[in-house]
Parts: sequence; structure tokens; C-alpha cells
Amino acid sequence: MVNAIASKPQAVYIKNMDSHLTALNPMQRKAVEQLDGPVLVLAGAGTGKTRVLTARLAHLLISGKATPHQILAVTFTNKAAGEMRERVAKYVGSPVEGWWIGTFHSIAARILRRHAPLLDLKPTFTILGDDDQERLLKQIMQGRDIDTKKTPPRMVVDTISRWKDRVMTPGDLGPGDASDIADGKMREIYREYQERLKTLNACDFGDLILHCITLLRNQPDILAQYQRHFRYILVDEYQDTNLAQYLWLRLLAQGHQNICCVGDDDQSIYGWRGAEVGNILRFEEDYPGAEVIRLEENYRSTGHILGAASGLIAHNRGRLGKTLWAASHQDGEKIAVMSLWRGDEEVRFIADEMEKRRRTGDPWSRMAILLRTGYQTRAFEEHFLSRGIPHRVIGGMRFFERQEIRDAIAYLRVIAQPDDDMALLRIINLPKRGLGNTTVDDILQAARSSGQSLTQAIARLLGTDALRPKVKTTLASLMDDFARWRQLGAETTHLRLAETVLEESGYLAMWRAEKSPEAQGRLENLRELVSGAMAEFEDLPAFLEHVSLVMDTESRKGEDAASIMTLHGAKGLEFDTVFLPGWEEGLFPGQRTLDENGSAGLEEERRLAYVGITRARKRAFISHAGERYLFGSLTTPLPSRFLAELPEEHVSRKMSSFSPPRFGGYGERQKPEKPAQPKWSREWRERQNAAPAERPPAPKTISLRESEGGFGLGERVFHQKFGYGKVIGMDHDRLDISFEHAGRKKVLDSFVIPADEVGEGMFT
DNA sequence: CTCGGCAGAATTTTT
DNA sequence: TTCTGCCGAG
Repeated sequence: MVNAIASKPQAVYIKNMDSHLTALNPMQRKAVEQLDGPVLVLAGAGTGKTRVLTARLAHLLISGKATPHQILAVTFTNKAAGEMRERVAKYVGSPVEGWWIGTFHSIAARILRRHAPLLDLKPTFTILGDDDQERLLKQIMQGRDIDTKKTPPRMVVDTISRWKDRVMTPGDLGPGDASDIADGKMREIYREYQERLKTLNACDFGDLILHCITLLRNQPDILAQYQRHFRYILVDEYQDTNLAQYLWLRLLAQGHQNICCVGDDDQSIYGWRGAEVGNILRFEEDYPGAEVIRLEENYRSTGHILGAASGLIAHNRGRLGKTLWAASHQDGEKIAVMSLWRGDEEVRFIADEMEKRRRTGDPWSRMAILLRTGYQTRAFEEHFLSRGIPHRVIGGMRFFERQEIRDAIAYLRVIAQPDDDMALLRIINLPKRGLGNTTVDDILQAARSSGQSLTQAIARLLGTDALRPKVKTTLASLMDDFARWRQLGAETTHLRLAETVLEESGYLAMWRAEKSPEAQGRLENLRELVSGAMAEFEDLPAFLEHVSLVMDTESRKGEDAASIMTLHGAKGLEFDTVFLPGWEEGLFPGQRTLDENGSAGLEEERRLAYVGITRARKRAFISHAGERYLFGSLTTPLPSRFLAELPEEHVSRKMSSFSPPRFGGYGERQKPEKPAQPKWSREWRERQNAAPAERPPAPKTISLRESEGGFGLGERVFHQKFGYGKVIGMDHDRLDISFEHAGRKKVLDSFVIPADEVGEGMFT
């Protein structure tokens, strides 16, 4: 049985026996060399965490304490796992295939497949993505007459996932749990959901860990095998583990307790999806005698950046406490805190600043805009597009989550696993075949009452008169198609198969027929799926397993482009120049977080701010606007409280001198005059005055244009809407301007500024 | 069954 | 503002 766990033993050739220890600082070296017993490595941002992790792995091998197969190394993301594999491969001459380096979920799935029958599953069980989960739950809810409008299935999915994170089965729920959701029927829904999963021979992501725990708890002999087998355990991003993952690790580490967890409590930003900072805070209690090693020497950022970040995070309670210090003795530039009048001005300011940096030789790829929410990206994207700034929006819709990709995969799933009902349901009427809700419900009904899968039920119904003739013909032909494709799959490559299926099913034709601009992109994605993603795998089953676990593909990299992404997406990355816009109350910290999670939520937001600042190597710009269009209406947010928490000695606060327009804009309906100072300016000042002495002074408005009419004939000016132009006439406060692109217009002088004040001149 | 129109909502995200 | 999902009409 133990041999079943390990794949075939391989010889390990070590390159450069000691190279993994050179160039480590004393603390890093300790973290690498302390191999036995529980170790917690508190690795602050930029302190060389990955390097320690891989060096430690190499050290285990070199010291002869373990063979590759006896080490379990767990990460959260495939990206992190991939990087670890890659780095380890540099130390070791053999390929790292078959090693136990992977994500929690992929390793759990691997264990689970070996013992599936013990959990009432077939080893071929499918892993449901969240859209499958959502559709399944929606079905269940509708079957129980629960209004899916009042209770969005998404919410139910999340609720169940959170329960699974906390290892709660339907039986563990008290009557009070989530009684406010779904008419208080959550417990029954959850129970039915689990039953349906079993029937479907499927697991969701939570189940992978949960079933594993059940297995290890109920089968002491199997647990003992794994405990013996994994002599050393390494865990990355420990602060992100949830209760289930924590227990899973505990089970495996019991006994030898050779577990090394690396993490940073200050970078715990996934509480909302079940991560328990408590796991890392409690480590020493959980593993008595644990060695705690702090990595505090930061190799990434300048002194000012670290000072500002440290000062901010110091406002959090309940942290283990670390003091980052800069390895370089350079303080660098202070963090620039920018107060701007309007959201669009903020966008323009950042674009200006980026272009300026670009002109001095900084590549775009070393600049990033980090945002609290996804929808904030749009404004930047649009502006960058119009200005020709190369950029990349990271995050967004991932490749395997795209509709067309999931559809195509559903076809392949039905071919590989005829009983995969979720997949069949997805494409049964796609492209439209006249198999609508009524028909599908009938079939579902029939399948459920006979305990068969959909495919089986359809086969049976085709032999009866239960179906309308038209429907019967359609279904028969669809089933014939699948039978033919399965046959084809045995004869040709999975790539060829995929092409044929997409073509013959009419799926490609469906998109070709659509005239929308996206349709073209969808076809390209499908081509990419076959020639790119699928081509990397041996056969269809291998590809499908990968797909169910991995929702990520590397989009084209290597091109020089600035990054636009959420703060969450930026964790683990670094850039020379980082822009952090939108630091406004309600947005960052987000209103909803505050409402729902109170001070714990606030602290997590603050950690997010900390993560953002510490992404910067050389400089950071933090900004907020006094007015911002949000969902179509104008808001006047206050500056984020985090701005006031930044230590004064590490920031320089600047304010836009661009006079706020008193009207909506040229040619538009005139709005009533605004107060001389925006709301945020006054209230912020009040807050500053009320605050203790160490609070920063209120930002000063220095050079609001003294008076109107300061323009001269022939002067080059800039207008927010019309761009650059030359003054060719004046009449009191009205200027006659010939714009370079917009032509000749008459505008109020308060709408334009001298062209040379655009960009750097905009601030004092 | 399909399509068009309208109402309502709109963090953060991995596996 | 923009997207989604639902309902009603054909």
C-alpha cells in the first residue's frame, strides 16, 4: 500500500551541493536548516519567502533526510506550486513529476482517487466547478419552491462552502445556522446537495478536503501509512488556510510533527472565503515546542515604503508582530498621497505619471495599478486604450471560466464520462435543438425516479413512447452523435476529437452565426483551447482532470505592458512603481466589509492596504478623489481613514491645484454651483483637527488659480474634454479656443489650464 | 421555444 | 453605467 502512495523511486542527482545555502541571511538559513520538528516561518513581505521554501526542500534532499516522494509540499495556487516545482528542479537533476508538490486541492484529489470506494465514490469522480455547483443548487432550490430571486443560488453556494471550510456537515448544523437564508431550509438543501453529488459521482472543491479528512479519520491504517510516508511537510501561505485544511495538515503531521509552515499574518486577506488567521496565530499552541523564525529583512522596498506600510499595519491588533527593515540603506522617495478633485482626474494623473516614468526609461511592466474592486479597472482600461498606454488587466475572467470554454469542455466531459449529468445538462440544448426546459425537466424527472444518470434515462425513454416524436428524434440523434464521438475518441487524438465535436455539434456554427464582436473572440478562444491548452496533455482524461482543478492559464506574457489588477490579485507580486487609487471611505475600506464584519473586517482591509503598499519596490502613489461616479451617479466620498494612519515622515501629501469645474462641462446642462470646497476637504480637515497631535496636518490648497482670465492670446491650453488647443480669442471669462482635435469652441476659462501645467504642473 | 424588453443589483477569489 | 436574469408575448 505504501508503494501505491509513492510512484516509482527515482534517483536524485544533486547539482551544486551547497548552492542552496549560499546567499542566505542568518534567519533564512535557520529556517532552511531547522528540519525536524514543527517550525513556523513568519515571512514578512519581500523577505525571501519563496527562496527559503525551495532551499529548505533542497536541503531536505541533500541532507538525505528524505527522498522526493517523502516530502509533501502544499501551496494554494497552481501558480505557486508550479514555481516551487520549477525552482526545485534547478537544484535537482531529475524531473519533479510524481512528487507531492501541489495545491491543497490537487493533493487531496490525488489521495481521494486512490481510496474513492471507501467514500462511496468511483475513482473517476468529477470535480465540480462553481458554476456547476450553482446550477445544481438552483435546481435543488427550485425543486423545493424556494425563490431563487430572493435567495440567489450564489449565496447558497457560498454558505455551503463556508460550512465545508469549517468541516461542518449537514448533521453538524444547529437549527439556528443560516436560518435567515432560503426560508431556513439551508440544512435540507445542503443535505440534498450532498446526496446529489454522490449520485453524480462528483465532488466540489470543499469535498476534496472534507472527504480526505473523513477518510483519514475513519481509516486509521490508511492515516498511519500517509503519516509514515510523508516524513516532512511544507506549507506555503499558512495564513490562508481554513479550518478544514488546518485539520487535514494536523492529521498528516501527527506523529513526527515535521511540519514547516510559512506565512505572514499581516498578509491574511482571504478571511471572507474561510481563511482563519487564527491558524497561524495559534501555531505555537497547536505544535508545542515549535520553533518560530521571523524573517524581517526586506529586500524589496525602500525605507519610506516600509516605514509607511509598517506604520499603517501597526494600527491592527491581534498580530504576531514583525518589524520589517530595509536591507538597502536607501530611504528612497516618500510615498505620495494625492488628493484629487474627481475620479477622472485621478485616472489622468496616473496615466501622466506613468508616461513620465516611461520617458525616463522605466518599462511599463514595472508599473502597476492596484485596485480594491474589479469594476475600478474599467476607467483605467478605457483611458489607457484611448491614450495608447500598453496595459494588461489581470484577473478578470479567467480562460477556463469563459462560457465558450466551459461549453466545449462540457461536450468533452460527456464524451469521456457519459454519466456526467452536469455536463450534459449544460450543452443538451446548446446550440438550440428544441430541447427546452419542459423536455429537460421531464428527462430529469425520469432519471431521478429510476436512479439512473441522464444518459441512461434518455436511452431508456427512447425505447418508449413517453416523448414527443420530434423530441425523440432530436434526442436520438444527439445520443448517436455522442456514441460516434466516443468511438472516434478511441481512434484518434483528443485534439482531433475536440475539433470534430465542436464542428459536428454545431457549436462553432452557433458562434460563427453570431454577429457580435465577442463572437470572434470566442472562436479564437476555442481554437486556443484545442491548439494551446489541450495540446499540452496526453489524452482527454488527463486534460479533464487538469481542467477541473486548474482554472488558470498564462495569458501572453513577455510583452511590455503595465498591470492593472485588484489588490488581492497582487499578492506575491512586486513592481517598481505602484499606484493605489481610490482610497476612499466606502470603497477602501469597503462599506460592505465594515457593515458585515466590523472591526475584523476593517483590519482585513488594512492588511489589504499593507499588501498594496509593500508591492512597491521604489515608489508608491496613493490617491483619492473628492467626487466619483459610481454606478451612474455622483458620489462625494471622504478620504480613507488609512490615509490618516500613514506616518507623516514617510509620506508627502499633495493636492490637485486643478480648479474644480463649477459646471458639468462645456455644452452640457449646467448644474448648480458647487460649494467652494468639496465635502471631503472640509470634513477631512475637521477630522484632522479633532485628532491627536500626531495626526497629519490638513492638506493645503496651495495654488488654486488666483483669478479667472489669466490666459493670453496664443497660449496653449488643456481642456479635460477637448484636449489641447490654442487661445485665439477672449471675452471676459469666455475663451475662444482652437482645439487640436475637437476644433474651435468657446469655453469658460475655468475649464482650461495652461498646457504646461498638465501632468507635473498639476500638483504643488 | 425563443426573443426582446425591463427591473434590479453591482467586493475581494482559489481550487 | 452596465450586466444579468426573468417574464411575457409571439
